[in-house]
Amino acid sequence: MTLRQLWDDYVLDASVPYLMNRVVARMNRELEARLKPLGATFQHWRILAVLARDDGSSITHLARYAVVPHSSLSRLLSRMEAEGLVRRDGDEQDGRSVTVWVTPAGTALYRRMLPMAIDIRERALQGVATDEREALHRLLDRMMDNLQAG
Amino acid sequence: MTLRQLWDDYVLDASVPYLMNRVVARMNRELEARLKPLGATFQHWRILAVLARDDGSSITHLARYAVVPHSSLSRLLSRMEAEGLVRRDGDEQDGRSVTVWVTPAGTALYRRMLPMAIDIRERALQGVATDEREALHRLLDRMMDNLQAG
DNA sequence: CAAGATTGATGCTTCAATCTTC
DNA sequence: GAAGATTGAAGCATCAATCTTG
Repeated sequence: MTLRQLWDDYVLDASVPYLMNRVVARMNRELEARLKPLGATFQHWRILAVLARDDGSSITHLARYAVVPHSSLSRLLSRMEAEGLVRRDGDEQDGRSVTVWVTPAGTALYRRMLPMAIDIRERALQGVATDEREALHRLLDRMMDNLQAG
Repeated sequence: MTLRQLWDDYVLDASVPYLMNRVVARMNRELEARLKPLGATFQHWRILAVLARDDGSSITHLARYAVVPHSSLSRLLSRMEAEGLVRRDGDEQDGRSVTVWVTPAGTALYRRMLPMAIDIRERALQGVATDEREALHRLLDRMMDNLQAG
């Protein structure tokens, strides 16, 4: 494929990564705005959402599933710990590992965030039928697999 | 819908926004890594990709389509201008507006970035048929419309 | 006064280096 | 020496305030 063909091939508006970036940025920005009155940020949401499922995660696990760079997590968790939302603890099996636990205040905050996140998701997917949503899930899973395989 | 039902409804792994965040973060991170040897960042890519289509954009236009917050743009463009990649100019019609133009060096850099971006897209969409890709385009467009309607 | 863009202060993120435990 | 996590220094982003033009 020549450069000229590459150029023609990459029509910005028709590029999946570009469109996904815009959709994601928009959803995140809206959620961020709604979280602000709660004194929370989008990062708080991501951490608490993962802990809601995997309480007692290690930092490495959190970094992976909360989509936060490993090296950003320490200070983010320090802030959240100071706010009383999470608690850090040493792992008894592995002294290198640190486990993160959600506090009652963290759970309470998560309960207030959850409807906001669902609302934005539903607004984005308005008019999209169940089978289309499922197809989208599967496609996104496939993309994730493809990327991780590389 | 009760809170308990909301809770059950929001299965993290099955949430479109969550999956899209992970896929997008992964693609962006990989592109960022490949751009680094060129001395460029993901932000450079976004700006140059929009200018490749809309040379002479205003700052407002760029902020919107390059998915960069308006207030971040001034200093980002100052850096890119210092690097000789873009050039800013006052709009003759509207004295408030500033137009941004890509330089030959900027275009040259874009030509080197483009195959990298396409490569990552193709890797993510490996094994995804043309009609599925088109369905995905349409769905993402719909989501964008839904979000903008709110 | 509204729209477009920039700037000052602050806070967060990031890279690389470091520390600890395995 | 490798894996898990933290920290110091530097760069970047963000909010609010500001400047300029319409």
